[in-house]
Order: sequence, then C-alpha cells, then structure tokens
Amino acid sequence: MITSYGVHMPRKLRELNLEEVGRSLHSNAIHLLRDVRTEDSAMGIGPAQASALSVVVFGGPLSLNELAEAEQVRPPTMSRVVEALVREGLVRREANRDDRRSIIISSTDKGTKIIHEGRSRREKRLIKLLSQLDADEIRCLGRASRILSRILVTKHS
Amino acid sequence: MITSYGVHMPRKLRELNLEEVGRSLHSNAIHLLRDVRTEDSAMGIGPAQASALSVVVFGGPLSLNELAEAEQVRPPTMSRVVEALVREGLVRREANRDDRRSIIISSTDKGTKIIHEGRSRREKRLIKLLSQLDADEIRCLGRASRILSRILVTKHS
DNA sequence: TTTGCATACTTAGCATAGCTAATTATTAGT
DNA sequence: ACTAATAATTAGCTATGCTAAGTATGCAAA
Repeated sequence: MITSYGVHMPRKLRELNLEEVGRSLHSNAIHLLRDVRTEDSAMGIGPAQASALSVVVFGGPLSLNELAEAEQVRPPTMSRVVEALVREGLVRREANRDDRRSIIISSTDKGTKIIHEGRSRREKRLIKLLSQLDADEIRCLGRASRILSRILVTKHS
Repeated sequence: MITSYGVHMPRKLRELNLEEVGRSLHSNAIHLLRDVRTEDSAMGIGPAQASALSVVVFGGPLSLNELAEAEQVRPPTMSRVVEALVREGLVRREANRDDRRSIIISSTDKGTKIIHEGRSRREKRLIKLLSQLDADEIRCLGRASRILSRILVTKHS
C-alpha cells in the first residue's frame, strides 16, 4: 500500500500510516536481530555476557549500577554476569578510589577483541543481505537509519 | 555524512557505505527493541513464553518442532515452554490424527488476547516516538521498512 | 564525634529458559 | 515383522532473571 502524506490529508489517515510504519519497523527489527544473532555462538559466551561486555567495550569504563541500568537488569543479576566475565578474563573489576563502595568495570584486550569480532560477524551477515539492494534503496535505508538514531535514545554503542 | 551513490562511484566507496548503513541499522534495531521491550512486563509472562505464543498466534497452529525451529531453540526447550503456556491456559496442545507422534499447538482466546494487547502496547510506544517526525520522514521510514521486509525472510508475524 | 540513614555491591535462594543425552511412542522401510 | 527414523518428553546441567537480606562505605545531623 502506497499512500501520500500531503499536508491536506485528513489527520486520521496520517495516523493510520504511522501505525502501519510502526508495526512494520517493529517486525523488521525483530527479524533483523533474529537473523544476525545466529552468528553469536562463535563468541563462546552467553547472550547476557555478550551484551554486557558490549556495553563495557563501547560505553567505556563504568560502575556496576551504571552497567545494570544500561542493560535493564537489577544489580544482583549484573554482579553475577560481571563475575563470570572477570573469571573468563574479559573485563577487569577495580576499586573506585573516590568511592570505595563502587567498582570500575573495564574491558580487557581479550574482551575487546571478542566483542569487535562478534560485532563484525553480525554486521557482515547484515551487509550480505543489504548487498542485494540497489544504490537508491541503500540510500533510503541510510536516511531511515539516521532518522531512527535521532529518536531512539542510545546509552551505548 | 551524506554521500551520493551514483553509478560511477568507485566500488570501494559503495562498500564503505554499505558497511555504515549495516552498522547503523543493526544498532537501531537493538535500541528500538530495547525500548519497546519495557512494555512487556504488563503481559505477565516471561520473554520466551511471550515470543513463542506470538508465533502461535500469528503463525497459526503448528507442531512442536516447527515452533522450536521458528524460535531457534531445541525441541526440549520448547516442550517446557509449551507446557507452561498450556498450564496457564494460553495455548492448546492436541494430538495430530495424521501422525500421532506429533502435536498441534494452537492459541486460546486468552492467549490471543494477551499477545494482541502486548503487541499493541509495544507499537503504541513506538508510534509515540515516530509522532515527532514529519510526513517526509515517516514516508522514508515506510519505504525503508518495505525494503527490509523484502530481504528479511520472515517465518511468522 | 558519633549516630543513623543512604548507597553500592554481594550473597542466598528461587523461577525461567537454554542445552545435551537418553527415553517413549509412533511411523516408515525392507 | 524387524529395524531405522522421527516427534515429543524427561532428566539434569548451566546461564540469567528476580527479591530479600547482608556487608562495607559514605554522608549528614545531633
């Protein structure tokens, strides 16, 4: 269905299309991630660890509470995830000299490498899909991406 | 960064932009779902159950193996998820008369209602974000969505 | 200063959700 | 009628989510 968004279009039709675009974007986001996620097994760590490590790598050193908030999980959950990452040598957990209740979590070289390689595998898979498209379609996706970036508040990567 | 995709552009620059668009789409998909997922607690079921139930609702009655494959999990995992959904009265598990090893999983009215309401809450949240945009930007997202739908193989919803 | 409350993290214990291996029931092939 | 293949389940492990409670530190008011 192709519909014009001219300024004289009744409000109701505009809203119907907002809904259609929202539904479609939502569905596409689900399918896109479902597809690229198939590459993640090569990282050798679970999804929660991979996602948390990604925040540490791209969001710089941060405290446990900050990391838990970024990942939308409770501190005890993140405490255990970080413990596993430390055990595997993927992050460092150091004392914060300004506030000794707090910890500073930073990525090791090994952790950074794993995340960059994992991210690269996901993106390669996506790029392979995109390479079927012509230049105009890529340009459209590029502009759409910039629009989405503007309205999606991003706390990392 | 705004770049032309003219037919005479060197191959290397084209590829650089494919990468940039891929990276950006990937990041936006992550942030979009991270945002809308905050509505899911209102459904009162866990993420695996919600996702599986969604496939049953939108993908029609299907067998356990089909459901497991659609959700990218192993049959034993899905067997337990379905058991929970049956216990909560959200799906039915019936014998397949043509092959009595197999089962037919279908949604109950209650399950269908929960999923439609949950989907609606997610989409309302997304539409609220989109409503900041002007008509041209919405049109761009609409076209981008249709392009993505074409290249993302969808097994449900 | 010290008393007491707030904050940051961890520990303990529970539920859900992922896996492999092994079991049961049924179907299909020789 | 055997035997192999297929569909689902059961058993048991790990990972990841939660709340409640514990420990250590910081901060503020008496």
